[in-house]
Amino acid sequence: MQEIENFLVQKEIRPTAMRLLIYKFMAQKSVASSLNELEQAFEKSERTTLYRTLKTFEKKAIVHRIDDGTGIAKFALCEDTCNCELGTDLHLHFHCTRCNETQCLTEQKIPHVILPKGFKATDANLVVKGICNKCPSC
Amino acid sequence: MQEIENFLVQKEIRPTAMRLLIYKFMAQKSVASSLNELEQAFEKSERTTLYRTLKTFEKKAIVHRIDDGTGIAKFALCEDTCNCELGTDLHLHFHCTRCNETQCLTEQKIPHVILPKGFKATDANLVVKGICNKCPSC
DNA sequence: AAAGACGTGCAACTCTTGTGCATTAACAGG
DNA sequence: CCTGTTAATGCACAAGAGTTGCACGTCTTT
Repeated sequence: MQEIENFLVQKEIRPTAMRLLIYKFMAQKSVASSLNELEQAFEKSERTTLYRTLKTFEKKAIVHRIDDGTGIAKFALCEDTCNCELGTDLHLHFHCTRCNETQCLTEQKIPHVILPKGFKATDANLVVKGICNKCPSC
Repeated sequence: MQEIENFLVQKEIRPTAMRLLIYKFMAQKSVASSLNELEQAFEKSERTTLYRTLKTFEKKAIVHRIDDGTGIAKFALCEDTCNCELGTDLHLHFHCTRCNETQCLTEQKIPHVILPKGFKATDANLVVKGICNKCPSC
């Protein structure tokens, strides 16, 4: 917990109780969290607080927003060295259609695609859907 | 117009006036359309009708829904031979952050990615963001 | 301790998407 | 051409996620 506090301070984020708890919660999960999940996990807190906390985390680049195609935004912690840059940091996201969880596959970077003349890429998002390694695929 | 009617009938879709117009409208556009755009283009018609028409088209596999990360669903006509299958039909979508248009790059198929053991892919979505060929990139 | 900046909780609102139901239009059979 | 069945349309309404304004509380700085 002390570590998290130090980390937040280092990132210029005030280490309030809520923020510590939210960060800890996300760090312990291996899959991305939606606003709704956090709301359930912290029933005593307000949706708005969670919402703004995530926004702050996102701005300070310690979490990234994931659009997995479900229409519900998910959030996951960034890796230490992440700058969310195309070609280096941007990894693919896997959405399991069985357990409905979304996770980062940080090892799998988004492959380089050759765009037609005149197109210039600055960002990319690759979501693969299917069955994850925790769900029986039979 | 007669061609469109034949096409719809062949796909088991009743060729009502609205459907013909909507199909024609989408065929003339090179970029994907949102529900909102269609609403503006057909002010005399109802949102619900457009919504349900798109849903019908989607079910009959003559349009596909595009999630470009803006949170607003876009729709574009499928190619004749399209089955929306991974590895053959699924192409990438390009979202221009300048003109805010989304288009299909049907030539650019989604590259094959090697997933970790235990993962099984059935679908994928790749959205590249940047500046399109119609916007000045300077 | 006071002042200012920042975080939190509450309420209300927007925008997109979706549903129920009555009405209207399209198609098939006589 | 008329009629009955089926499907499409129009209207009202609702659900859900995301967002903002405002008041209040807490923390930091001096």
